[in-house]
Amino acid sequence: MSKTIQGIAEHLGISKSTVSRALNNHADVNKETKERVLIAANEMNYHPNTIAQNLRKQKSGIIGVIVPELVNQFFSKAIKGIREVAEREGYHLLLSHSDENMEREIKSINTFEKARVEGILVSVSNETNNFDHFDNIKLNDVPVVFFDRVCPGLEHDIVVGDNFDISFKATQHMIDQGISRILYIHGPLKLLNFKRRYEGHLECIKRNNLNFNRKLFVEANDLTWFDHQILIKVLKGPERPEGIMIYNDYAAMKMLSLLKSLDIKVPDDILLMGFNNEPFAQYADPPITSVNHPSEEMGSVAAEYLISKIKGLEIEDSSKMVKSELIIRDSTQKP
Amino acid sequence: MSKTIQGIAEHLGISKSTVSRALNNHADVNKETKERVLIAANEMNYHPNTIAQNLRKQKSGIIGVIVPELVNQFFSKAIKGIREVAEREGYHLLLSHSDENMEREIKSINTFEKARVEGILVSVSNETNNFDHFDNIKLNDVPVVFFDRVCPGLEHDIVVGDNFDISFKATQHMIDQGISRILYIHGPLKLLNFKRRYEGHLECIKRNNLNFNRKLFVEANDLTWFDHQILIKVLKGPERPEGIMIYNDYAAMKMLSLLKSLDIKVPDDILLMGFNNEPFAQYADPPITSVNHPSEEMGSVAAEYLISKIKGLEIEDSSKMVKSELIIRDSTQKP
DNA sequence: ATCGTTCCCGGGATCGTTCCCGAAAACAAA
DNA sequence: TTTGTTTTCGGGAACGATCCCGGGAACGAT
Repeated sequence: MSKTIQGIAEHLGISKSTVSRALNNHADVNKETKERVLIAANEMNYHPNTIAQNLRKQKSGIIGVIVPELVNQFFSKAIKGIREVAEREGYHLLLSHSDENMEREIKSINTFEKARVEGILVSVSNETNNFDHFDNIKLNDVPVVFFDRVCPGLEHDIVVGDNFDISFKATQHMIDQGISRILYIHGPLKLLNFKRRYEGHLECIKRNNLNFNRKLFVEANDLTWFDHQILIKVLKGPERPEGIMIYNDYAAMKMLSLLKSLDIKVPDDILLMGFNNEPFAQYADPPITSVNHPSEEMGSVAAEYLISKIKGLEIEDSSKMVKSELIIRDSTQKP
Repeated sequence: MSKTIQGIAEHLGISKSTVSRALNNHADVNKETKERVLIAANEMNYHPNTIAQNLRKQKSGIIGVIVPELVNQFFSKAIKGIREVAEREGYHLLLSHSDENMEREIKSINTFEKARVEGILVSVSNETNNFDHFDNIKLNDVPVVFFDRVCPGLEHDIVVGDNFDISFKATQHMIDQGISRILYIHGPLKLLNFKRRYEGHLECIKRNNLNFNRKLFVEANDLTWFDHQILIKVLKGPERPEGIMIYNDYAAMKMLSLLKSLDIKVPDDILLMGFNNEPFAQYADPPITSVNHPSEEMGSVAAEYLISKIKGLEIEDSSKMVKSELIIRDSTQKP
């Protein structure tokens, strides 16, 4: 006895059309027969064949997701958020990681085309400088929603963090501790997120009528680390900073070691804050103030956005924002 | 012009059967017509409809994956490894996380059934005490491969780390530094991995003819932290340990803070090693010796294993082992 | 001329659904 | 009784691919 609507139909001596209608809660079916069908389906442990349904309905029920890196708190949390929404809405995920490589990104898009995904969620690679592969025309109208890492230009649907605002807020927190010279070590400004944070920082400096000092700005081109010599010069120099804001918590950890080796105490001699609120930040000595991103929320918001686009709903605003949170710990509080 | 084999067939004035044969590199087709078909397919940017293929071939091309937690270095790396193998072999992934919850695990298995996955990879939740839902009979012969977190009992196909060996090795490394009293803080022994490590440690102690001291073993029931008072008593007591092995790097970080507050210096006064080689371990002060697990390899090995089972290949051994690596840093080296 | 082979190809069934269309039955209205 | 309306159902055509089966053409052998 095959577990198909045909099987149920033969078992009950009715036609597969009727079974289908009963199962899909269609109007044109007697209440009594519907009952019989549902009971039989349950008894036979029937599961509709999704593949056949999809073929008939001309849809795949699959959402493609591209992230730059799977092994990353931020993105794995985002995926978690995406997954939960997708599951609830009956979609499956096709997961891909670009490894910050544009070629792989293009390859993933090709895979998505073949798999006939109904929509695409993407956080673009840092190395991507050409965005043709996200072109809707090429993708024959498969909707695309970008999250966190978005394309420059505003013609897309995006979900982003409030980089400007949170950076402003974080800077204000530092200033509120009674300091005015903040060393700001930032990531590459060609990346939108770093740029927005930079702008938020500058704006806060300006609003507080602090004077802009070029020497207090360092770009860490190499995301793993930066030039010690320059740093030591600044940290030991005449205009010694009273606080440091640094682009992520790993860098903050290293900075902590460096400061210790220079016998500069945190927070007594200098304040320090990181970014991204990595789990170990609270275990550092002293615990490091950081910024927590609602990455899971970002994922779920992006997924909901995409699904409503798939369903063809009209969306008022093509750009959504989620709010980050400042996590204040000992490293930015004077004893 | 629809992009189907029928479309190509009409375009070339031949039958869809011939097109299908040409595309699938079948024997019964004229070399010349095959050429024409391939060119036409290319020109029309034809992609075979996977859904239709799957319906006809009665397979889904999907592998189900359950991990306890997505937001976790170990598992996200494993997923990366799985993904790469799966992609190469033409399978898609259906990802699920149990949140260490058996109910969710069962739910995921149900989802997998509906989606008609061809195989399942799973790292079981710590809370799972009943394994019926992984029963092959229920799953009508969908192969299952367990990795890292396996079911107790040996009747399954598993891929695991060399917990016993690496723990032995790590302990030997500590002893080689000239110490004999090692405080061993372990995770719950009802979990197989922790148990194996514990056994490896004990074996090494024994082989080195060191006497077993019950006071040097502490179980951290609460995985986030453990009882400070007991620890301080041990650390300051008469039989003060010369080294500490602790179940993961987060705990090691916290231990580091505790030691500092007690004015015990690492590695001068005491050696310290963690586990799992979290990225921040190298940035700690001092950098912490740890154990690196080849999680990505574990994922790819498990995926390859599963796929060969799906293909019905005979496998000599139902249990595979991948090797971890001891990463020696300053925290276990006397100056 | 007949037969057997080999090489290519088309027809049509099939996978498990959905859904349109028409039709039988039941019932109400004339 | 006849006609119209509603309710309920079955037949069969899709969806896009694979694959079995049978058959025509070409060719050499008899």
